[in-house]
Amino acid sequence: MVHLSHKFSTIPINFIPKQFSKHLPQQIQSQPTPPFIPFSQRQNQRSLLESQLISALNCCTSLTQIQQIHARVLRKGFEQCCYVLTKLIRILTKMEIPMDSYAKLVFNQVENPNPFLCTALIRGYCLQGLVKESVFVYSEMRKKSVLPISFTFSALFKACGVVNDVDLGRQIHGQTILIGGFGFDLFVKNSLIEMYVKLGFLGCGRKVFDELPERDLISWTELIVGYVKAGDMESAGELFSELPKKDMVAWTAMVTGYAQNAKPREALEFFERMLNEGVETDEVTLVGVISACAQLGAAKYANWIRDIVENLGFSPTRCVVVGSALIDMYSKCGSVEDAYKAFKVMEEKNVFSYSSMIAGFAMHGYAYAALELFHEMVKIGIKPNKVTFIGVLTACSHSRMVEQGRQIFESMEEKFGISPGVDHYSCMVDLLGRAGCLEEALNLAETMPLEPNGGVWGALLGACRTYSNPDIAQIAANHLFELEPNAIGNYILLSNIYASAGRWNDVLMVRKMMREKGLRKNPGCSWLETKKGVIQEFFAGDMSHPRYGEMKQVLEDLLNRLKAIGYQPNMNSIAYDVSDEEKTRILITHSEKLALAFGLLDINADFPIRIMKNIRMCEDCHSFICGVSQITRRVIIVRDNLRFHHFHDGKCSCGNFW
DNA sequence: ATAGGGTTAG
Repeated sequence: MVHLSHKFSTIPINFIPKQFSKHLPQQIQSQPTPPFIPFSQRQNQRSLLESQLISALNCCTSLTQIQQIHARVLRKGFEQCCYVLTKLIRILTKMEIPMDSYAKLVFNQVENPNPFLCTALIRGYCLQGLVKESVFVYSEMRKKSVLPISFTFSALFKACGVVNDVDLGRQIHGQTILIGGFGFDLFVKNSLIEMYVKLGFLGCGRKVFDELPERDLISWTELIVGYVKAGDMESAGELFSELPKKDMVAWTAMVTGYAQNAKPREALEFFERMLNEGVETDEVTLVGVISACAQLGAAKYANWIRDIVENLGFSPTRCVVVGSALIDMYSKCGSVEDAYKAFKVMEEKNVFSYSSMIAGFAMHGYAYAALELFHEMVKIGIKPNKVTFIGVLTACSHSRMVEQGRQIFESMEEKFGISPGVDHYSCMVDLLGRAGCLEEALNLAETMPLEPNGGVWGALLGACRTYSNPDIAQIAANHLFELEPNAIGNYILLSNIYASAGRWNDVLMVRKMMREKGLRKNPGCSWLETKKGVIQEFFAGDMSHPRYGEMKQVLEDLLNRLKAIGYQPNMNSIAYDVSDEEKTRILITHSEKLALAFGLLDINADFPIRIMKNIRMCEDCHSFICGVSQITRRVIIVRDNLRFHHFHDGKCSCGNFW
């Protein structure tokens, strides 16, 4: 083995491969290698040292180590060596060590910086949000006549994207045209498109794209994503279909795009097309698909994606993003147990995983679990963000935990340095309102330091419905009619509040407002998945279902049995001034009751009946289903527009508070 | 070297 290393060391340094030797001047070729060349030996030593320094830098894990090596760099006379210095900057960048002054120091010592060193600095500063420094380096570089490379511009455009400075971007864009050769550099152009798209100047991005003599997949994908982010899926789809050769990233951009733009069915459709065309998928694709399934909220899709994840051999425990997406999906598909299982097995958990899980618990009414998890994440050092607090506060709000909620709200700024946003205030108004402190909730809405939005007044209006307070409702509704004049739900809520207070004239007035605006009531709709796996829809008051006769029989039967144990239809849930008899008839054809009847007929007794609903459940349906879960001993899970109700044994997981 | 990813209130 010693022999082998000996063999390597005898390869002459000045060895010139044969195919190149003919290009060399004759003299050099014919000159015999002198037995000793002090200079080249020194060179040799120097390059040895250089590579030692480089590999030492590669092994660095802390700033101290880097500083030690830097000292060595200076000691050995490498303070002008761009190669080593570039490496140093890149390591600092990679390790996210703030280089506000450190890198500048390095830069100032170098007399003849090369483009790579300058570019590494620009990029490093940019990634640390020090865009001014990036631009400074660029101007220094122009002053010293260092010619930029493509990557210089790319880094600069990225920097402009970071600080939202389109003017600067435009300026530099101009320079790419002036400074030789970059006007047509595809890499530079792609970075430019990315910048414009990121800053919302989609038209400029498009112009750059259209003027390109040739484009690559990356230019196309960037623009597609631009349209996706702008919510224009039609243009995105058009571009995508024109794309001559599509790869996984482009496909994924479309799948994710549909998911992000609330078109989950299209997302799944694209995903299936993608599979059919034999395009590879990876975890990024899956995240988009999982998110689409979450939006559909059907257990069927949760199971479907579970199989896909398993068949593709992805381990959701490994990838924190996939795991977090799964937590959200399982929660939204009604199985907080599965969500927690997914959470439990994740190897790495971050603020997303915790926030999703907390929101999942909150959604299902497990406030204590949500709070416990919150404290756990704080304890193990994961810093909550503003989304986390939304979850925690909703959890408190849905469980009447006013004091805990208040404390957490106050701790946001004090302990975690997150100043509450409008949405947090709306959680607080909700928390107070649900607990019946309407005056205090109103006061908070009126005195909060931020401009209250629809969420704030909407929460208050909702609380007024729960506690039948038409006066405060009127205040909240007036704000809402201004902020969201076309949101039908607000008019309906207000009219219901007036109705339950018997203020029928006011009801008529609200109706008139709705008519004048041309707003029509959103019909109540529920759906469930049948035994055969078909989604069946039920509309309130709809008697045209083929099995309506049987369903009606079931409901009447249930009604009688429930009345026998003390249930009374809740007439307050009907906002029409009609006879009690008529109210009872309307109540019994609410869509969730129809779905429930169908579910009892169709679904085997061992399985829960899962119903989804487009609007909030009324009081009457809630107590009716509570009763049904008791007398039939069935588990019934209803998802309304914002949360889940698990009915079991006469009780609901929301504790009659939602 | 450049393109695609998860959590949010009434």
